[in-house]
Amino acid sequence: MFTEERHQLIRDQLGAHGKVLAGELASRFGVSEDTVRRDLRELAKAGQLRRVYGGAVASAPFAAATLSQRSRHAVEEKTRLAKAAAGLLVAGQSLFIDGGTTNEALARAIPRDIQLTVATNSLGVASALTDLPLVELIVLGGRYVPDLGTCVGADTLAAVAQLGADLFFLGSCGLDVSRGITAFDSAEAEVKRAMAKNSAGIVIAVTNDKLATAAPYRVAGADAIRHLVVEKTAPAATLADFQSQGAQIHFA
Amino acid sequence: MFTEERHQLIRDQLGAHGKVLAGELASRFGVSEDTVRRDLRELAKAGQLRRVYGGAVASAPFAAATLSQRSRHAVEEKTRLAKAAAGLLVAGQSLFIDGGTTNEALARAIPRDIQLTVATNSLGVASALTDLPLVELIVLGGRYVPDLGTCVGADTLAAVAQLGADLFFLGSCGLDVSRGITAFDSAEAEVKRAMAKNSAGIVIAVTNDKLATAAPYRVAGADAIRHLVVEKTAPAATLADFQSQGAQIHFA
DNA sequence: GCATTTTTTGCCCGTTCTTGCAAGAAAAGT
DNA sequence: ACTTTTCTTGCAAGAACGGGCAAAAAATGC
Repeated sequence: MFTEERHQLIRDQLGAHGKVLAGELASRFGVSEDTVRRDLRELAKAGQLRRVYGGAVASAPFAAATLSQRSRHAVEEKTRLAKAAAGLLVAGQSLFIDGGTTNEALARAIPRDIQLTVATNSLGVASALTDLPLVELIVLGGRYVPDLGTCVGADTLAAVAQLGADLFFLGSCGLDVSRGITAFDSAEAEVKRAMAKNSAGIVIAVTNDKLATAAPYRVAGADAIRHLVVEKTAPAATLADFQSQGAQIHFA
Repeated sequence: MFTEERHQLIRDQLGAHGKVLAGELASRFGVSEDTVRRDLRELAKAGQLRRVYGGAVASAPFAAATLSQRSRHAVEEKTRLAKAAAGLLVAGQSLFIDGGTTNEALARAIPRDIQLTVATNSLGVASALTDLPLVELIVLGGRYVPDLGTCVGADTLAAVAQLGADLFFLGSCGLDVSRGITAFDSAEAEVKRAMAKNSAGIVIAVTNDKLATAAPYRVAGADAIRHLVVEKTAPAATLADFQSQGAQIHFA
């Protein structure tokens, strides 16, 4: 393989994914990481990418188009929450992950070197997971709801029913001690209920604005929450309530 | 063998593959590598190629077309194919769309103002379709295969079995008049067969390099093809063969 | 037909390019 | 403060390159 070929392939991936990992490129091209780093150095010198620790990202003008999946609202918070939530993962586990921007952040926060089996009905989560080489991904199909970014319906329920998971990362919901976990859509709530039923523990990561709010459709009681990941600024009284229901509190 | 003959063969391969290796050309032509290098030097001087260490690649204006088989030439050509294929759509139809870069291009080429119901097992196609407000999207879940970008397996087959479609846009396949439609993966072939069975007509859009090539796994006979969308430069003889099997030919 | 010239080709050799390895520096994580 | 990972630098082996040279082949002139 020509040096030039590698350069072209690196440019291609940069255009498609916005980032490249040195180690991954090395194994893909069948060369040493040193060679890849040399490639990256040259391309960086030519201004075609920007080097970062561990690889490279698309350079500024190009980056905006590819890397910006910014859900504009509380990006940093959700990334922090996502990293904390990812800390709960153990290699070899199987997971359900449903929709919501926090869960998409979680999918992006999963380290590349952890082996997992993940079933999700969220297209955003699924897309993010396609970058992870060690994750076995199961897509839960069904009728796609644009507003939710997830699949729901009978097909989805049937697919969930065939699976089990160690943890269920439940997203985009309201949380209230008395009303428990609530969803904004009836069909979505059904899917969440099915996932909750077939998983050993529920993990919820929420920003403060979701705490102590209730949505129309009930998913499960507050006592179903195994792990609750919250911001450091979350109101202590509310957390104490959830804790008394059996939830472990984790601060991001 | 004349010098000019070699030059032409080099140009040919450059057009087809985007690159040539000095050593390989030497053994193919039965001459020394020095002679090949001289050839390459001359062609480079004439601007017909760009020399690289170990051989040569197509020169800049042409290179975009060939070197990165997937990306650029692919994009332009496949976009043309996709637009032509999208011309076959009628409002209100229901479709199966499976994987492949051409089908992803198709998904992006679907006009925003046409109402459709689309079922796909390709995450790329699904993502592209989420932008279209009038498309009802059904995601066909299952085990995700990174190399294919699609979901396959029993779950996928079960989901397909419940649906029917007017047209099936079948992608990433080999096409050969005698061997018919062939796929590169066993599980993928199964899904394609199921989709073919449950749809009224098959549409295939292919670049020239897919024509007259066969992959290991057979999907269906050539007579199953209703519409065949090809480049203007596709070999007429091959097209005539498919036409005699009942396929309508459309030029992109 | 024969000699001469021109072109092409293969070989040799010093030079350049690429690559992987090793060792030390720098950065990130704990 | 420590460990781990990644990065840079220098170096050496191997591959590829260009120029020079001579033999072979083809074209040309006589």
